[in-house]
Amino acid sequence: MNTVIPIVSHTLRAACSACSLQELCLPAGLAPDELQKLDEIVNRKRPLKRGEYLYRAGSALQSLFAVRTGFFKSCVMHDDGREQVAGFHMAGEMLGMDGIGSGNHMCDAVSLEDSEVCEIPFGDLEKLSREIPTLQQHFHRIMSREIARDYGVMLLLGSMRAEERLAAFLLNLSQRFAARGYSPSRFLLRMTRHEIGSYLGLKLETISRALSHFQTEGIIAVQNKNVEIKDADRLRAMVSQCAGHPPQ
Amino acid sequence: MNTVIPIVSHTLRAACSACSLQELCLPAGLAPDELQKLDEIVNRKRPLKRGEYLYRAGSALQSLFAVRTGFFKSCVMHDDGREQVAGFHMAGEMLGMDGIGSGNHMCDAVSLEDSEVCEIPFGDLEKLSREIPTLQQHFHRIMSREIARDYGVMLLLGSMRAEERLAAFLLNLSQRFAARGYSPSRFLLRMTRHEIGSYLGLKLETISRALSHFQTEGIIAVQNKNVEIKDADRLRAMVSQCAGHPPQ
DNA sequence: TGCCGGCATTGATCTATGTCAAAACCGCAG
DNA sequence: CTGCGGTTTTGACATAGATCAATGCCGGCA
Repeated sequence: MNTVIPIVSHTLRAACSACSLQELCLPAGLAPDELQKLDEIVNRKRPLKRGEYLYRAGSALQSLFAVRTGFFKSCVMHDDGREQVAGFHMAGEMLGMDGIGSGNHMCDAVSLEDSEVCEIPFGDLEKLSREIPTLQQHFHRIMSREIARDYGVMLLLGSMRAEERLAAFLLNLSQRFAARGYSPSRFLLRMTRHEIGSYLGLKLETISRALSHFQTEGIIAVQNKNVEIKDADRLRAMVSQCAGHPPQ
Repeated sequence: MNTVIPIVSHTLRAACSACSLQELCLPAGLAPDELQKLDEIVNRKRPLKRGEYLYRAGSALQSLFAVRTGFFKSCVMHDDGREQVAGFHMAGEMLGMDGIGSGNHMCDAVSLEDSEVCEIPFGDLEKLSREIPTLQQHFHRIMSREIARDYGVMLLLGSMRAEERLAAFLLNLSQRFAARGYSPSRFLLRMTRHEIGSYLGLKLETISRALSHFQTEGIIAVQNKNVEIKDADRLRAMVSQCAGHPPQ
């Protein structure tokens, strides 16, 4: 109840209460005193270099993670080594929720650029969310949104053709960058064509061809990892109004 | 706090405390007194006939539902009318968790045979799970398992070929029937070939052909909706050890 | 009992996307 | 600045699965 401000390492780098991602991340909607309680359980971890694993499939789940800066992919591995990218995660998004059920992470989380994360010990989070209804509700919303996102990916993988998938993907990135205050029309693809392909259930050559095609159509401009969306409406049209283009 | 036992309709049909699905469903792990508190918030709803909607995409989420008897599909709709089956749900499984984030259901839930469900008002569930840590933990596990399942479906849709997908699907059903005390090797496909195809990202003809092929190989016997798995090991082999059969 | 409409099977053919291969490019390390 | 490995692009070709079409089956209803 008293407002001691702990002078420990994790407050040296921006605490939740000082974090610009507050509104997107777990703290959304918390009152100042609640925020402080959350701050007390969250640890800032050392930065990860590009290519480092945040966790690996099979390892015990102790904590969830929120991306503070940088970019991650999570990927599920098949027995035979085939890998499927299940998601890309940017600042303010949470990772690890797939592992709560079994107590073990079910996928690898890999940073695609130098990144920082906040670690949220899951037991503490459950305890705190019993005390703070707003936190509880928000955590439930976050998990639910992950499920909703997954349903969207199923729709994409199950019933859209290559170019529609890519259009949906670009629009999704655009929107997420916009929500973070970045340009919705110019951004960097942090992942390789291979990783995009894996996420979209396509081969890298198909991604490359589709990007080239969008470019010749004047819908986007691509150079390497740089993308500029020149005609978002046409992208949107590709995704939704595909009557006449029968799904494969 | 007092233990009034409400003599209302929902206690007339088996309460959670008397339900055979206790161990699979939300009550798993609760102490008797906790179970009773849960009972007090759960409503048994009138039975649904085959083809009835439990809820529709876009409608406000008030409650989650647990399947008591019967079988459901949930399907996401595309603007242009294409539909994608996102999951099949059998006794003891929960529906509706995709709608918590936005407050609205994001998919339709349709019964595939005459069914009964328990309704769990979501606000009450959140409140009660603040009081009963076991319930809270179990609810988190249930949501997490849904996410994990979704990742599995992505793997399936993104990197498996038609017959592998179907093999994985049959094994999954088999296992879920087994967990409910039914035969893992003989069961009824409650859904049409079209719905299986939608779930697996394939056309109904492909499902039909694959089933026929499995049959001629002696892996299964199918007659209409009746399936008998004759060689589960070969099904398993199809799913995991597919080196040499490059993914499409 | 017989009829009807949805469901399923099967065959012939088409096509989107995968596969293979070669060349160009890019950024990093020396 | 140069060389090298990994990435990307592009082309030619192959194929899994879609599409189209015809027939058969089954279960519900009169």
